[in-house]
Amino acid sequence: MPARIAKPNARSKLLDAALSMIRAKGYCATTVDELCAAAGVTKGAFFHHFKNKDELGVAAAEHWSEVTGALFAAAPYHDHADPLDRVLGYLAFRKALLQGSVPDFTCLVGTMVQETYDTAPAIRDACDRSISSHARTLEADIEAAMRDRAMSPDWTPESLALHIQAVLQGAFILAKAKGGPQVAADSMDHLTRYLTLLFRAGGEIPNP
Amino acid sequence: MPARIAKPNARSKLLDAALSMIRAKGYCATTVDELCAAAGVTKGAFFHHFKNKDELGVAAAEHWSEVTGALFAAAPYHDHADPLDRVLGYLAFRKALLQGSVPDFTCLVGTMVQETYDTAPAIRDACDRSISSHARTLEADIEAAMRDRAMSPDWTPESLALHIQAVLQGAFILAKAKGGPQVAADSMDHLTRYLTLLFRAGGEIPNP
DNA sequence: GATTACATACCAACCAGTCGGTATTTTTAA
DNA sequence: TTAAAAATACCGACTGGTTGGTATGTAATC
Repeated sequence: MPARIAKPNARSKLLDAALSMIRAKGYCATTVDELCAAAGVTKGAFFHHFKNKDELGVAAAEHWSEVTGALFAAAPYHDHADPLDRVLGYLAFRKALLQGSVPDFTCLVGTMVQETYDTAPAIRDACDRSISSHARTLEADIEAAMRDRAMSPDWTPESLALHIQAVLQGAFILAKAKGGPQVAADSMDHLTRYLTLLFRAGGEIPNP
Repeated sequence: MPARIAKPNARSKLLDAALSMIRAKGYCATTVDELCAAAGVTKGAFFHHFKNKDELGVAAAEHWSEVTGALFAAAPYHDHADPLDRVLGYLAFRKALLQGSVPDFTCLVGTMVQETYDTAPAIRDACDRSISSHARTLEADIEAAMRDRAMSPDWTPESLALHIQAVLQGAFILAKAKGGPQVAADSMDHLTRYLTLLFRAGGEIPNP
């Protein structure tokens, strides 16, 4: 008998449906009825598991953190010996994820926070936690890469990790505007070039 | 008698109200009734000027292009002699615009395209036109800066101009998540650093 | 036997959009 | 020059469908 097949109850079916539906249509345009229909559950089940729609939004952001957290934790870029290669590998991995249609590769919390930061503080906070904790997974490698090169710049590992997230989020917006991933891939290439130049410049010791 | 005082009719009052309300609450959460109340006009006036809500969304994106287009056209960064200084001046200008509360400095079309790219193609196209035409205003200076340094890189002026927009849009998302402009300013600093490194590296001729 | 997990029917508020009507401006024409 | 005519700009009550949310009931599980 398999250890645990994660019986799909109404709650997890709703959360999974929320991830794709909110990414496609946005949080506000996602109605409870439609979400229940997509998840194959009834409205009664929805309001049994979530006090209201906003609580689903918070839970969706947390679910997103878990799903993507597992994805990135298992990704191969962690295997590089050089910490800078791990950061660049992270970006290559993100670029490789640009597959399928636009809602398939864009970010739930980046989409949600735009709509909710002024109207639903609880959702905004959940989105912030998701983005910030993901950015934090890069900080150790950035710091190690700085230490290797004895850099003492006027920016912090945290600010660079957040900048990387900003570029990714912005790349998704452009991809939505243009209807395809190409512009996002190009932007990620520019970001990779920045990191390469930045750490090359910082580590460069002038040869007399 | 003054030449023209631009009598505020219902249409322009609605468009002005739309710019701030949609930036604060998003497109979907902005109701026609609320918008009319904020603009001080009636619902009849709304549907006299706009066939439906989506048509207002398109008109709002175009209005945004006009307002911001005039702002950037009149900005002082165009006065620099060096084209790279003009691009860096543009970024400094964008950073200086990070004043007031978050909805005051974020971008209407970046917000709208997230919600509408799948549900309202007409609005999505209008947002794309707004972003792309704004990016295009940077291309000539980028190209001139490349020419000055005899660069022949594997990226185009268009891709760099779009990357700049991506960083700005992403910076706004992070500002919304964190509730303030600091993280956006930091990201713009990283972008400025990228441009500096990029054009320094490209123009560098090794001294033997 | 009691708490959890769902299902069904229902509701009040709200939503985009309509419609008949009035005020104002512009066009036409005597 | 001006008055009639026509078009535009705006008003506000109304509507029908939708929305988030509730009340009540039942089946499964601990």
